[in-house]
Amino acid sequence: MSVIECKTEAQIKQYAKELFFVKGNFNASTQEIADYAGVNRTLVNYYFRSKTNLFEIVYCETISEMRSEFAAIYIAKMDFRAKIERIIDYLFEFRQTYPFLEVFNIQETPKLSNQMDSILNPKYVQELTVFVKEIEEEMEKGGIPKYDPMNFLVNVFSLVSYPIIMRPVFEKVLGLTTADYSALLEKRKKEIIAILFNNRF
Amino acid sequence: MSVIECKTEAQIKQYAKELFFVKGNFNASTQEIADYAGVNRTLVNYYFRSKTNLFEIVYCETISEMRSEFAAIYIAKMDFRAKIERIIDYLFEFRQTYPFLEVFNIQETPKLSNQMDSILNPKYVQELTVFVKEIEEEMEKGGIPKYDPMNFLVNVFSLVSYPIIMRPVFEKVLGLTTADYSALLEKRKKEIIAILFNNRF
DNA sequence: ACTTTTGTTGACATTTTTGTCAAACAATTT
DNA sequence: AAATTGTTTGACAAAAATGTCAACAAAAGT
Repeated sequence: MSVIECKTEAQIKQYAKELFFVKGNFNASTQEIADYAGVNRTLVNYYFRSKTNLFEIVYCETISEMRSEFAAIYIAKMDFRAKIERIIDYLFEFRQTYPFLEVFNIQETPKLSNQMDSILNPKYVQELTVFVKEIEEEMEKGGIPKYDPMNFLVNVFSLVSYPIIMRPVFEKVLGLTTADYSALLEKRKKEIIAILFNNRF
Repeated sequence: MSVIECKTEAQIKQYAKELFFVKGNFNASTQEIADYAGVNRTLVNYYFRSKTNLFEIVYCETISEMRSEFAAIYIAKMDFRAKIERIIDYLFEFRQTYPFLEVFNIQETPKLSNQMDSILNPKYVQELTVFVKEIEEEMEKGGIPKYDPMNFLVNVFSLVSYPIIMRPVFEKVLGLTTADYSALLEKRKKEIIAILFNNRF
């Protein structure tokens, strides 16, 4: 952060973030946000003008955090398989920290404001392009099965993210306890690797 | 439907469904719903008492539709691989019809009312149990790699659903046109099968 | 010590949304 | 054609949420 923030401002952001992306309460009123953060409601307006604005700021910061981490991994010089493992580990952790961020992504991405839009395709794309090339090379080498490298990427994200964000639904439908489901998720890490690498060890 | 519905009632439900699960406008006001359905706002209250109630009804009906289709597939007597293909086909179609249903699922499943809760675990669970057994048998036979059969199920749903519901995000991040992404999805059907069956043809 | 800036509060006005009601209207039944 | 039933409407009242403002308090600067 280049701009100095007062304690209250950071507090509001932190609790808003939690309310939105951890608890999934997107319809939280200004009052709810303020209560949750333990401050007077007017302060939300004082620091962030409007609720929408607060939302955008918190959203952009959270996304940026993730993006820069991924960008770093994408261009890191390391063994392909280790890289995939690192992506999976980080994604697991990040999704479990903010399970509702995706929900917001889905609903809002199509109607993003210009500023927010830019957060989705910064230079980041460059790092991604580099990584897609790497996937193609790995396919040539025979380390992974040959198919559209974009779809390889989509598979990684799908296999990790979906079971986490859909956790409440899966638990209900499959009739699993929280502990059961945690165990299921834990097992997945290795199983996902196996699937992606065509069960070659 | 056992209860006879008047034209207007059905109309409101249909357009509300579209507004919610196709367009993703969950915060739609009674006025918006009425406008979209082309009826007077008061009629929404007349037929459905409250907005929440309308929501629950539409949600339950949509879920039921999907559930009965899946139940049928689960217990159908057919070749295992053909069954998986049928599941994938139906899921592709259903998710693309109501891409925002999942979003609602995620947000609301934890705080469902009792009536809504029951929709999530009817006898349906029985059919599911049968199918899980079938997955285990197929693993024994060597048709698919051996791992937690629940996770096999989770993989199927993840690989199909996630790329569809996250479409707006993926298009932006990967820099693809609508046409490009449609092509990507189309290719996925076969690639998913290949992945699940360990690339054995 | 005093002035300026920054942070905080309660009260207010506005807007949005919701649900109800009685009256008007249409369709059926008697 | 009178009565009953079901449908539709506009007007109303109540509630919830948002953003602004002037007053007050605290901190920083002179």
